Formats: sequence, C-alpha cells, structure tokens
Amino acid sequence: MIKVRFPDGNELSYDDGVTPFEIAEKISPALARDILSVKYNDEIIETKTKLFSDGNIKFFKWDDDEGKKAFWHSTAHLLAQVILDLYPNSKLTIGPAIENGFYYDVDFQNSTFSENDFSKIENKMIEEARKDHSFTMREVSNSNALSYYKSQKNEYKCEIIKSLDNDKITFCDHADFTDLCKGGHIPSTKFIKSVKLLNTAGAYWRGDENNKQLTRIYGISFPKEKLLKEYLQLIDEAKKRDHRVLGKQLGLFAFSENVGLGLPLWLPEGTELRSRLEEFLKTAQKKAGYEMVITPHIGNKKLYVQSGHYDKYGDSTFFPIKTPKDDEEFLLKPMNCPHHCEIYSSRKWSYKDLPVRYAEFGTVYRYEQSGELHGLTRVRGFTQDDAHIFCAQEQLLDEFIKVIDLVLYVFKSLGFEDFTAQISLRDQEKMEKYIGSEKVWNLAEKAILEAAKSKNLNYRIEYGEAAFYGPKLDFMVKDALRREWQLGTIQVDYNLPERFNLTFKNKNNEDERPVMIHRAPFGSLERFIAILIEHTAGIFPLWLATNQITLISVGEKHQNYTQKVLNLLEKDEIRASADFRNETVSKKILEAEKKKTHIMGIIGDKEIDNNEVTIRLRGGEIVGAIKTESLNDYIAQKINKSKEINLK
RNA sequence: GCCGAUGUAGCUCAGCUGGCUAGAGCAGCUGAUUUGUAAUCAGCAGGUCGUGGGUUCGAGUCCCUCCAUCGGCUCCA
Repeated sequence: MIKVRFPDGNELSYDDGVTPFEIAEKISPALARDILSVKYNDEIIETKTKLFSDGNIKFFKWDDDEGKKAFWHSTAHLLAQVILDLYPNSKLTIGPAIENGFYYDVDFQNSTFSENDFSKIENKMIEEARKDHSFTMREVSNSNALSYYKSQKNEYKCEIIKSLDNDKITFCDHADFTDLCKGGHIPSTKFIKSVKLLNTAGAYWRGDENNKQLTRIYGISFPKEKLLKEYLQLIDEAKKRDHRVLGKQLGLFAFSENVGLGLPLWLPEGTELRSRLEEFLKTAQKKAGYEMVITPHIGNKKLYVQSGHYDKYGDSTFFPIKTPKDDEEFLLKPMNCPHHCEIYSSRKWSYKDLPVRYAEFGTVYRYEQSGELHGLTRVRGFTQDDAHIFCAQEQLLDEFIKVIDLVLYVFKSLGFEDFTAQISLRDQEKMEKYIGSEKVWNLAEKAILEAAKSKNLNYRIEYGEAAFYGPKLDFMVKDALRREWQLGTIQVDYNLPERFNLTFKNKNNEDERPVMIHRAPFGSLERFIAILIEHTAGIFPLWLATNQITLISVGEKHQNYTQKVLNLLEKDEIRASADFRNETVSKKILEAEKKKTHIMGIIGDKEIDNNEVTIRLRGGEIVGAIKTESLNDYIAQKINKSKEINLK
C-alpha cells in the first residue's frame, strides 16, 4: 500500500501501482473526467502512470496552467502525427507548449509548406482526435531510441537523444505515431475538440543562427469549440488595440521611409502626450531628490571604449562619425551612462554629498537589425527616462528601495496594477562573461534580493540574464489583455565607477568608490507609450488626455457662446477644444468618440437661455445640464478623480 | 540578418483563372442644408497598382531583383 496526500492535507492509502486516474475516479467520476495532468512529488506525470511510493498528489484541469500545458503539448503530438502523415519526408524536431498554445518545429526538407495547408491539417487533426487515441509513455534504452530515429533518418531527434545523459529515454505513443518525449500528456486525444493553427515562422534548430532554419508552426487548441471562439475574439481585440493602428488613428506618431527605419516621428498629439508623461515623471523625480541634466547626442568613441560598451556592443551602434580634420571619431550616443559618469567627475565629492541622482530624458541610437523593428516597441532611436544614482555602498539598499518606490508610483498612476519583478543574476556556469570582481557582484546581487524582499515584490530569479556589468531588476507588467511586457529596469553597476575612476572622500578622508544605479521606470518613452496605448486601448486617463473636453455647438448662432465657454475652460488650464463646424451634432459626437474624447459639452438654444452646458460622456452616458459657472469645477473634479482611481 | 506572407487613392479595402479608359466607402474640395446626442445630401478631385527588369499581341494579375510592411527566429547595454 502507498500513502497519497492531497493538497488539502488529506491522506489516503491505495494499492501499489494505482494510477492517478484511478485515484480521481474513486473521489468522483466527474473529477476523473476532467483531469488532464497530474503532479506527484513536484514532478509532472501522466494520469496513467503507476504509483509505487508515497507522495503528494495534485490534479490539474483545464483551468490550471499545468492542465493547459499538458493539453497543448499533447496537441503538438497530434500535429506531428498529421504532419508526418501528410508530409512523409519531413523531419520532426521539438514541439513544446507555450504560454498560449504550442508549436512544432519541422524540417520539411524539400517539400513546400504554407499557411494554405492549415485547414487541411486542422481537419485531419480533429478527425484523428475524435478516434480517442490514448497517449502512452514507454521507456526505451538510449541505444534503441537512437536506432529508431536513425532508421527514420531524423538527425535532430538523434542529437537530442545523444545530449540526454541518462540511459532511460521515454517515447510517447498515440495511434500509430511515436515521439520522443519526457512526458506530461492528457489521457487521450478525445479531449481536443477544436484546433487552430495560427501562423508559421522560421526558427533555427536549437535557436542557433548558424544552424539550419526549420519551419515552426504555431497553433492553439481547446476542449470546447466556444473557447476557441473567445480566444479568436481576444486576438481580434488585441489587433484593434495595436499601438501602430491606434497611433495612426489618433495621430500620435508616424514613420517615414525617407527618414529611416525605426525612427519614429512624433506628431503634435503624440508629442503632447509624451511631454505630459515627461512632466509627470519630472515632478515625481524632483520630489525624490533627482536633478535633471542634459548631455549631447554624440560622444567621442573613446568614451565608450573606456566604459567597455564599445567592446561589448560596438556592433549595434551606428558607424562612427568622423570629423573633417583629425582622426577623432564620434558615436551617436547609444547610452547615457558614460556621459553621466563624466558629469560626476566634473567636481570633487564628499560622502556628505551622496547620493547624487542625475536624471535625463536622453535620446539614444542603437542599430537594430531591420527584422527586429516593431512599431514603437523596437526602434533605432528612442528616449530613455534615464537616471544614474551614485551612492556609497552602505546607501545602496536604501537607494534601491527608493527607486522601487518610484517605479511603483509610476505604474500605479498609469493604471498598471498587475506586475512581477524579474531579478537577473549571473549565469553560475559562465562567470567569465561578467566584468567586475566576485566580491562586488555578490554584494550587488544581495542588495537587489534584499530590496525586493523588503518591498514585498512578487519576483522570480533568472540566472544568466544579468547585464555584463551588474545584476538587475526588471518590472514585467501585464496589460489589459494579460500580455506581459518588460517596462522599468533598475541595475546595479560597480563597473563604470571603476572604469571612470569615480571617487568621493569618505569620513576618514580617504578616496572611496561610489556604487552606481541605472534606472528607467518607463524604460523608454516610445516603448512605454506603445504599451500604454495597448493597455488603455487609446483611452488615456483624463489627467493625461490631450483633449479633456470637446464643446459641440448645435448651430451657427451658438458659436459665440461656445467660444466664451472655451475661453473660460482655458483660463483654468483645462485642455478643451470646440467643434464649430457646419455639421450635425451626431457627426460631431461620432468624431469626438473616435478621438476617445472623455467629455463632450453640447451647447444650443436651451443651454444659452439657462447659462448651461449639457455634458455627455464617452460611450454615451448623458450627465445632463451643468451651470456654466460650475463647469470648470466639475471637470477639475473628474481630473482629480482620474488620478485617485489609479492611486487607490 | 534569416524563414514565410503581404504591398492597389491620405485611410480601410474590391479587382475571379492575364483582355476595354483600375473600383468602393471614409477623409479632402465645392455647393446646398443651420442641424439636439455614434455618419444630411449632391457634385468634383484624387492612383506611373511598392521599385526595377522579364514573359506575352496584351500584366494590377505570371516570373525574377530590390525596397518596405506584417508574423516569427536570432538579438535586445
């Protein structure tokens, strides 16, 4: 007999060799019907794996991430089966589940494959799924596994098998199809009720540019037809919210081939939005003790050689600019840090002066490969909301916490409530990649972890993701459609102070090396605005909106009064506009709605007689008439409320 | 940079297997209408069909080159 403990703490005994499915069945047939995957002692197993030792069990259904993972991974097997059936010459490689669905990387060899084949494959997959094939794991020896794939002439699978240390290789069978697999499947294909192949992409074998490029097929599947429909609707919504689409519609930014790829042009509306965000951050930074600085757009190449950036990232800068006379070379500024180090160096410092916090909206230029450019999220010229803090080692933790506070304030003010922190530390196996001594790295990594803990951040640690000069903490934000983005970043740096020989006098009148913190709450204004657009669907909070109220005059004779109201609003710095055009009220409303205007004020005979403005809100809610003299208060109140809601 | 798809008016899109002067809606302009809560009506104008080359009696349509965009990959200080 074995003892099995459930998540609620209950413990029951079963015969040796019992399967999780049988355990579930004894609890309730309904549960047995729904379980897709099982975790036993922290290991994902199959629902039909026989259990021979005591342990903790956890069942997963569709609603659990692990359940979806098993579901999608199993669908990848199904896809592989159908592909091999329809394209017998193709070679399968890997097919994992991903956050939303799954993919399979296939070497189609000489046969052509296009998205036109999707429906054929989808239909065949559903046809196979209905046959209720069970997924069954079987152990084979390393050598047998190898000979199986050698006979299939699949060098990819052979390579995987060779890279596995252990002798026990597992295969997964369903129908007449076998795939190399470490496990984690749903019980049978019958659960898969709807499949949608989404797109194809080139993907390098093992993610290495030097290897052969395979065809990656992305797809998603669901246990109910309805869920697929909902998913497709979500994709549709995401398309509507695409910042490139809304940016065009709202007149925020544009690109021009003549200017160059990845170099955004900010239109008047976008510039207003961006300036307002800058003002918002400037105010917050001033309160937090930052000082603004300005540095040039180019810098002598020597500066970046000294900082170490040129050596490491010289490839991704634009080619140096040469001066006519000497051999001097300048780079378009790819980062602000060395410039700020030079500002620090421009005078002597006492420990009493620290910390020093220099902030700059610094526009930098980096050469990104053309295929990597994407709207405002990946560009070649962008403005970082950069700042560098120089402090003594014993101030590091405190400063780091203050930066976290600032970042959290920014996120909350703009309605990003759902975020996690990613702490990037060194790759323990490739320590030689990093510059700086072991001792300082340890200190820095410790400080970040401590700060994250003390702020109660929800964080995860990624080894090997640190920058070459120091560890970092990045904020990953989820937008309204649950997509995750990297926004703010905070990085500790012991390297640059060393390279620029930065010092301050400590209490004992000795020279001491300051620690440097790089930080950018937005990351870059371009990227941040892109994400803000998608998060809000272009409906920015009222306090940030470029146009807070549009006055709509009913007819020509109402223009004078409308102009008076407009002047009144502008006196209190309310951002207002008026639509005097010779158009119907309906049309003016439609256009105000398209511009995502929050408040509309309608003015006709009735309003003029009573000294009022009728208020209509975005979406159609009619507030009713408000006395003109109290209109400003009404709007000011709404603006304040728009700040409070996000700062709850 | 690599794989795949796409490129027609300022915007969104039609244009089937190659065949008359390339179409529509919105936006624009002109005129009429003076408008009450998500599109008033009419007329006009607007395109070397991304670029260069080729096949053909004939190319928006077929083939090749290049450019750009989109979806990915790789990369992301």
